[in-house]
Amino acid sequence: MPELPEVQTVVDTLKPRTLGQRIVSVLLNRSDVLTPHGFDLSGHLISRTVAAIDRRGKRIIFTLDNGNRFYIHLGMSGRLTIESPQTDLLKHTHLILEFKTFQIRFKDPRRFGGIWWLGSEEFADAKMGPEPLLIRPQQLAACLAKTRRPIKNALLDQTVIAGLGNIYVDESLFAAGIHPLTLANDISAEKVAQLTRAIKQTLRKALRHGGSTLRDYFDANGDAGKFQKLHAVYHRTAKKCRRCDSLIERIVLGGRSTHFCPSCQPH
DNA sequence: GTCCATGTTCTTTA
DNA sequence: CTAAAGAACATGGA
Repeated sequence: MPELPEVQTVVDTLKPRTLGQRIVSVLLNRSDVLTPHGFDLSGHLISRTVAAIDRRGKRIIFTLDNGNRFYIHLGMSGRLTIESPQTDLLKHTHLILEFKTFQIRFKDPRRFGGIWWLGSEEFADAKMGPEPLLIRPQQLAACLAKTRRPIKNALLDQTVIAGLGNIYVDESLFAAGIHPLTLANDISAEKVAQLTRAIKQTLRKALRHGGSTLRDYFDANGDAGKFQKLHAVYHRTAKKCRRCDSLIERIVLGGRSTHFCPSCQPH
């Protein structure tokens, strides 16, 4: 759901309103969405200004003027929006960051997302794979050579590459002409290079269209993405392939629905 | 009422 | 021991 293009779009739409602004008050409606549990979040946020907002994988990292950091993960159904203080509070609004003239609200019905306080320590991303938009083909090849899982499962693993989810793995594999069941360590160097290009092209195109809105995703201004209209395979089961006349197929891999064109992505 | 959607973590299996 | 597969989580919509 929110994957790299959606998370980046949220960051891009948050920044113009938020950077340099001072946090006036903090309301945490559910303490269990915060890690570490029981941490005095408002005590550390009030009167601080937001110095930077960045993305790493699917995480939205806030840096304060004193160097402290925290990040928000949108999980499956999380939304971060800029709201007027007068706007009615929606159900499942877990956190409100109040600024002088507006609020940032974090709403997440399914609560797979949350807020993680990092403090001043070096960002703990040791377990995260490289950024898809920066990854080099040899880097991806080295990682894939070490695992015998189907490529679909490997690309969903955030320690292999950080930021892809179910939509963009399916779309990238289609763009690269690779069947999702292909074993990761069976893919030639040439094909991995093609896959690297396909991932970058797919993500950049999705970014240009503000990400994909299936149901829950909206950017910080409340606007939906448009890339779902251009999906080649995701959620297009039994529809005609856009490149040939075959019908898109759906299988389940790693407990996730997986869509592909049997002709364009031969096994 | 049942089933399905999915990102991540935890548990079980091989 | 490690790698991989599977279950669990939570809620709303079909």
